Amino acid sequence: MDEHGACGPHDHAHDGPVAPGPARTADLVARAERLAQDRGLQFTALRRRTLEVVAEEGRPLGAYDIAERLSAPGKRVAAVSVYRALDFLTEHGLVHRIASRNAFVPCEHGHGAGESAVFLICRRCGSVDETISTEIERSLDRTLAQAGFKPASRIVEIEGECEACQGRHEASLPPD
Amino acid sequence: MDEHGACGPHDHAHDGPVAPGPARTADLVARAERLAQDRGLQFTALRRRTLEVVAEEGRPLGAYDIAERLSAPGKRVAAVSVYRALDFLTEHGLVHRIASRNAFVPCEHGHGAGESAVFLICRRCGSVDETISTEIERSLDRTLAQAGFKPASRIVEIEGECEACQGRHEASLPPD
DNA sequence: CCCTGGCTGTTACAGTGTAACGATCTCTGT
DNA sequence: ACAGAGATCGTTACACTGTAACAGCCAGGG
Repeated sequence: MDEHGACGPHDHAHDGPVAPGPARTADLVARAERLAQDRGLQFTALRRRTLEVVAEEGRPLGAYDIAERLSAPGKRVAAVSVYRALDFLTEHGLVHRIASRNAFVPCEHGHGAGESAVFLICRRCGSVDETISTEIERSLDRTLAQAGFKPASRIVEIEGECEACQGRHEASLPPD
Repeated sequence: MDEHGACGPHDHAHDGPVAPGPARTADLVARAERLAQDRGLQFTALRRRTLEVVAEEGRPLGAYDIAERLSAPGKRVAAVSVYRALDFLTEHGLVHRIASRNAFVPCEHGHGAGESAVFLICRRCGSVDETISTEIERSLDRTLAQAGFKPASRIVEIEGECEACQGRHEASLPPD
């Protein structure tokens, strides 16, 4: 593996449920271009456009949704092409796959694909917040070591209600 | 399937990568019957047979695989029926769904459906080990509380190599 | 007896993902 | 510039996953 020096000074914190969108998009694309440069990869137009679509959305997008957004009248993009682009992007830590939703979100942090992220998925508004917790990582590592299990990839997805939706919820409904 | 004799006594809470099979099956069915008695639920023949098939396998099974195993020449069981049975079984904590595989495994512990389990999925042999770690749960809870996120269900799935397969592997390949 | 509610069977369909093949493009070495 | 190797992309076809809708069946209660 190689360097991911681009990662900001996060400790485990997070900047909010979902990033601003357009700003984050440019950021991600820039990261992708640097990464392609460094590793001699091809950051093609399709891959860039796929990344842009995912980054703009701020909500998990299915491969077919992405294909639809990439298609124009007369220029159809097939889902299979999107899958290949997504394979590339996930492999290099630019997007994440949300297994419980069969959908994809932009990577909010600079960590690599093998790193452990925690996804908080809101049932109400559908937003996904990606956080990193060294504490969780360490307890996970400890459990894995105890079981003699050698991890390759980790999936931690929590479904529930985000903070904002709880507020909206309480105002209009009686407490449980 | 063969026995995992290589898996000696562990100090933490799991009995081995996968349970013996037939023994665990009877155990699970008994638990289901007690549970149905207590809560006034119908543990029907289809549900019982579905649970048995999943429990026997010791490996995650897709809904269509289960349907195939339940079918006999002249008596086909449709996948949709299996899905309904699986809904019942997961809802009452008798089986778990492995999101990253779209497949189902028997619940190895007596915990409820809302509890947090960690699944160790071996890429090589396909076995799934279910473990519980209060340490992981607590660090997860802490992170969730910090984010103001109210969890409803948790998915923790680690893909990699189980202990037994690492042993088999090292013998034939050079170390990293 | 009828009615209600839950379970199952059946069909149909929407959504997710991959295999295979050929065309196109890029990057090399000559 | 040219040819060859390898990656990318378009296209078709197909397998797998999951749900909606409706009809038949079976048990329990008025």
